[in-house]
Order: sequence, then C-alpha cells, then structure tokens
Amino acid sequence: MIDRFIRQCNGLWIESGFCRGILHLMKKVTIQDIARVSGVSKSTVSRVLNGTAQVNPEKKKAVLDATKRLGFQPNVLAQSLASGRSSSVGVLTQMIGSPFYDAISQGLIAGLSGTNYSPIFADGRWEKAEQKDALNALVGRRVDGVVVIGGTLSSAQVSKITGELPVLLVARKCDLNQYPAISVNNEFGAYQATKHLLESGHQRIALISGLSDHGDAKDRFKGFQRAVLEAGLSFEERLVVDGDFSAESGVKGIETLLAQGVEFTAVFAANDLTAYGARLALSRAGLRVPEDVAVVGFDDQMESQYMTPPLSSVRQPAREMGERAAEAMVQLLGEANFESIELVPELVIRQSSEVRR
Amino acid sequence: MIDRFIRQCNGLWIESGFCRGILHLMKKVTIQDIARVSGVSKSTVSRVLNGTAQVNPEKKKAVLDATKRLGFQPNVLAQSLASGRSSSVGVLTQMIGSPFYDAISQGLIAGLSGTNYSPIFADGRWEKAEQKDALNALVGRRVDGVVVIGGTLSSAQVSKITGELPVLLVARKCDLNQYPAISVNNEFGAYQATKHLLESGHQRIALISGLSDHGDAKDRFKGFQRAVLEAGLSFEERLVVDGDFSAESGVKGIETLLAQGVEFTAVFAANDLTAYGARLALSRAGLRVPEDVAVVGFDDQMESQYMTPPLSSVRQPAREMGERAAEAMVQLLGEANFESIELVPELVIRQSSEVRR
DNA sequence: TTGTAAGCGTTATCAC
DNA sequence: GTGATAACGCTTACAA
Repeated sequence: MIDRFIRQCNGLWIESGFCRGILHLMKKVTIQDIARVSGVSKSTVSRVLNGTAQVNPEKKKAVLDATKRLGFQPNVLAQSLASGRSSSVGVLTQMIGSPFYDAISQGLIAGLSGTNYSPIFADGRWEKAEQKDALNALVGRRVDGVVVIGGTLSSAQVSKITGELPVLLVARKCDLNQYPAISVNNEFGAYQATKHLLESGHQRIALISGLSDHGDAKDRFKGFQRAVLEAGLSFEERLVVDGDFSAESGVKGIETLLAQGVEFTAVFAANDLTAYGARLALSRAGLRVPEDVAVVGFDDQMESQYMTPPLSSVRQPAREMGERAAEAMVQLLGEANFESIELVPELVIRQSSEVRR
Repeated sequence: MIDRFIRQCNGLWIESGFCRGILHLMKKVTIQDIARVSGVSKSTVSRVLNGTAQVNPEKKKAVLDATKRLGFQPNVLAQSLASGRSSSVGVLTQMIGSPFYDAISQGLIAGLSGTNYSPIFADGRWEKAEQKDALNALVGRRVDGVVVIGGTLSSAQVSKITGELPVLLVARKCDLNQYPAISVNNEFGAYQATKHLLESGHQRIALISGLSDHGDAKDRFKGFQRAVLEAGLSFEERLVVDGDFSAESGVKGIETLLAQGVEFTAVFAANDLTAYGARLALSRAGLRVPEDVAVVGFDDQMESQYMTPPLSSVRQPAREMGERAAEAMVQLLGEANFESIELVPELVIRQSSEVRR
C-alpha cells in the first residue's frame, strides 16, 4: 500500500510539492519507475541505458527524459549481481599514507579512469592477517580482478582467497611465477647507489637496512653487497645496521654506528625515510652532509629534493607502475595475456652525495 | 545440466580430486550449497551465519562445518541488495598521496575497523567534476553514509547527490550548517604561528599563502593578518605572496620576495610543503635558517621533524580527526545525533624558528 | 525452531 | 524491436 503510493509518487516527484515533503523516506528511483513513467518495459529501459540493443528512437527519448527527470542512478549492486561482473578491481595496498604505495595507487586511479573499471582499495597494513581479511573483503565485493601491491602474502595464500580471479602483483615478485608482476629491480637500484658512492671515493659505506623479512630490503642489501665486493673491498658486517624503513630507525642506525665507533664516510639508507632520520642524527652529532658523510636514500619521495642538502636517491617509477598495472589489469580482464615486467630504477644524484674535494 | 553437476560437485569438492581439476570453472559457493550439504534450508543457513535467530545446535554445527569445508564467502553484493544496507561508508577524499588527507583516511580506517562498517574510498582530486563523479559512484554502490573530506563541493551540491544519506564533513565547515562537521580552526592555528614569530622578535614576517579559493587558505590568511594587526604593526601587502600549497610555490614565493627586494626576517608558509620549498630557496640564496630567516609551516607532516633544521609547524590532529569521523559516522548511522566539533591545532616549535640571540 | 516464498534492482534469455 | 520472465545470492516476513 504505502509502497504503491510512494512509487506512484516517484513518478511525479519533480512536479509535486507534497512528494518533496516526504523526501526523507522516498525510495530510490529504479528502472521500474522509469519504465512506468515512460510507458515501456524494464527490459527496454535497460537496453536504452546500456545500449545493448536497438530501440525505437521515440521510446529511447522517453526513457532518457524520464531518467533525467527522476534523477535515476543505477544500483551498482544489482547490476553486478545480475551480470556477474562488478566492473571494479580490488586493490590491496599496504599502509595508506606511505609515499611509495600511495604513488602507485595514484597511478592506478589515473590509469583506470576512462576504462569501465573502478578501483576499490583495501589496506593490508603489512600484517598477514589484515592482508587476508582485506583480500577476503574485496573478493566478497565480487571484484573482477585483484591488484596486490607489495605485502607479505605468498602467491599460494593469495590464490587460496582469490580463486580463479585474475591477479596482478605490483612492486613485488611472484614466488611461483603463477601471477604476472610489475616490479622494480631493487638489487640493481641499490647496486647503482652503492657504486656511485664508491666511485665518489668512499671506501667505508654504512648501510641502514630495511626489515629483514621484507623482499625489497633483502634485494637492496644484496645490491649493496655486490657493489662493495665488486670494488674489491671486503664486506664488513659492522657497517651494516638493522632498520625498519622508518625515519626513527635512521636516527637509531646512525647513533648505533657512532656509539660503536664504526668509521664511515657515507651512508646508504634502505629508503628515503630512513635517510631523513640518518641525516638528522648526523647533524645532531655535528657531522656535515656531504662534507663529512655522504647520504643516499631509496624511493626518491617528493620531499627528498627539498631536504638540506637535497637528498640523492634511487627513484622508483611508482606512479608509472600504477598506470602500467591499470593497463595490465584491463588486459587480463579482457582475457588477454600479460607478461611480467621488471622496471629499472634510476639513481638521482643531488648534493647529499656530492663528490668531496 | 552442467549447473547441476557443478553444484553437486561443490558439495564434495574437498574430497574429490576430479572436482579440483575443474576448479577454474567452478561456481562460487552459495548459502544454497551449504544448505544442501548440511541438510537444512537457506534461511537456516542465513540465521546461523548472521546469528539472527536461535538454531538447533546440531544443525548449527552442520552448517558451520559445511561453511568451513566449502570455503564459503558471503556475496556482499547480494547481502546488501537484499537487506537494503551495504555496511559500508563512502569516503570522498582529495588526492590520495597528500599527507594531511591520507592521515585522516588512516584514522578513518582505524576507527571503522572493529565496527560493522568498512570504508570505500573515492578520490575527488580537488576537481569539482571529479568530486561529483566520485560521490555518484559511492552512492551507486549504495553506501550507508558518506564522509566528505575537504573538497570544493557546496553542501547543496553534496545533498543533491547523496539525498537522504547521512553525511559527515571532515576538515571543512558546512556552508549551510546542514551537515555535522569535524573541522580544525585554521584561523587560530595561523594566528598562533604568527604570534609566536612576533614574540620571538620578528617584525617583518612574510606569508606564502595557499590557493586563494581554498577555505583553509583564507582562514590561515586571516589568522596571520589578525596577529600582525593585534601586535600593532601595519599590514603590508608586499609581505604576502601567492602560493598553491605546493613545495614549488614555496620556492617561487621566496624568489619573488627576494627579487622584489622585500625585507623580512621570518616566513610563515601556508603548509609544510610550501615551507620545504621556501627553505630550499632560502638556502640557495645563502640565507640561513633560523639565523637569517625563521620559518614556520602548517600541518606538521611527518617529514617536518627531519628537516634541517627541524621545522616548526602548526599540527593538525589529522589522524584523530579521522578516528573521530569514524565514531561520528557510526553514531549517525545508528540514527543518533552528532554535533559538529572544531578542533584546535597546536603549534609545535622546533629549531627553524628558534629565538635569535 | 524451521521452511517456504517473496522480494532487492538489475541483466539476460526467451518468445512474439 | 519489445515485453515477459527467469536468474543473481541473499534477507526476511510469514507460516507451520
């Protein structure tokens, strides 16, 4: 009864002042309403709105008019349920607010806009349980595909949750080569940075590393080590201190090195944040950058060029990775294939590692 | 036929090796499957899963077992469509990747976790059209409520899209007092910062302002102006240069002031990013911070404490705003009321504005 | 306590 | 071209 009333009302609400009054309990406009108002069937409305078939121009116009007049907005939920696809891709990121992952997300948003897909984000926070929950939530929303940015889930764990959905890995490699991945060669980036310091005349380079169970951190460590050994130097454990990618760990790292009396003329930090912390600790200790100690970071996050002195860093093409990921996912969704790609990071040299004269 | 086969298969798939083989075309497990396997009706399954009613313990166990065995994951879309609520709140943010808004988002995520609601993010990018699109997308997903972080949409424009949905404004005020808002007193923050500089002995303070059509920027400008006038100084237009909240505009701002020969001993920047740029330009010009020029920013973004020297800044409780927003939205969703609140930002004094001796 | 059946707002498969 | 009508997977009266 009330239902019938409201629906009828719906058909007229633009004109009826009374209807406006009960706006707060007004039901949403559906294609059924449009059908009634424009004198056609639901199916025809659907056809017009989706362009799925030829429709008589007059009816088409009537439908379009009604759609506009009633302010119809399709119910995405119902569309997805009925069609079996949600036109959305789930994005599992790690820590909204961390510069590198955010830049990838931005790229994804940009790359996806203009396509038929829209991203749904979930935050894994680098916690295994949270990543699983987040992934489950995405799958529960019936996303058509999943982009996993970083994280610590094995591909087996991912596939257990995502099942047959297309999956794309970003900023990480796939342990089983089961999924295509867009990654960056962290080892090479670290190698370049270290080599640059060596070529600038530094013989004793300290490394403040990242989380030891973190793939990127391991690769960066390897690159560092390779450069040192290739230069014919012996690898000294004492020059390496543990960090966790935070600025605070950069401070601690330098303090530890100093307290232990380790001598060094350069520092390579696992990421820029760590480099910021290191730089602060150095200045507190009265050491000048780059005159006394050179500093190089990794990520080239935006703030780095504004540090004093501007920070040399290994640039990861984060935004580009996101954009490529968007393209790749659209391809995968179109049943096409996509081959993994590995991008090469680029060393950006600024004053923090200026050659000493 | 094939459908029947697969469904039957579903009931056994854990045990059947053959079924595993056709995994890729396996349909998703539904409550119907669980019902069949555990010998009860759909409704009972729903009751058990949602705890909506008392169920015979044995049947309950059977259902739970089957759920686990089949790896059932509820279809959120169908749930929402059937129940009329999506258990999600739409979050319209501006520019994923900008520190202040990201921090609010993090707070929201944190505050919402543990409740029955999960956030869905959309990015308005400070563009009117994009904000509308994003809002429409959220409403189309039938979110139960909307949190609007910043942005340039008037409340009339918002309400046109959101209709009767509960709306909460964050980091902005409501033009019509139509919606509750969680905001920060930008005017007072700027006033404090400026007063601090004045009390430190600065008489000629430059302002690099934010976007002129941006509410926050206007308020910060007003606070600056009030402090200057209250100190009995005359307000000099020449000391104010336009910026746009970017680091680059900080560089430009200082360059402009210097080129125009404007004398100043302190700079108040519209936000930290601008302050970073200003600091770089100052050092390029051979001016020391804080000895020659003191610098204060706004936002206190994380990197600020690692600048050289560490940057004084007006801290906005961004994360807390997000958390409060989450609570508030849950209240609104529970039909409860929520009164707007305005938080007071706190000035954090660091070396960049150290008193000159 | 449990099952049956009627929606929720679409899309998609039929006949006509 | 177009209109019934059956899904889609779930919730929720309403009966039993």
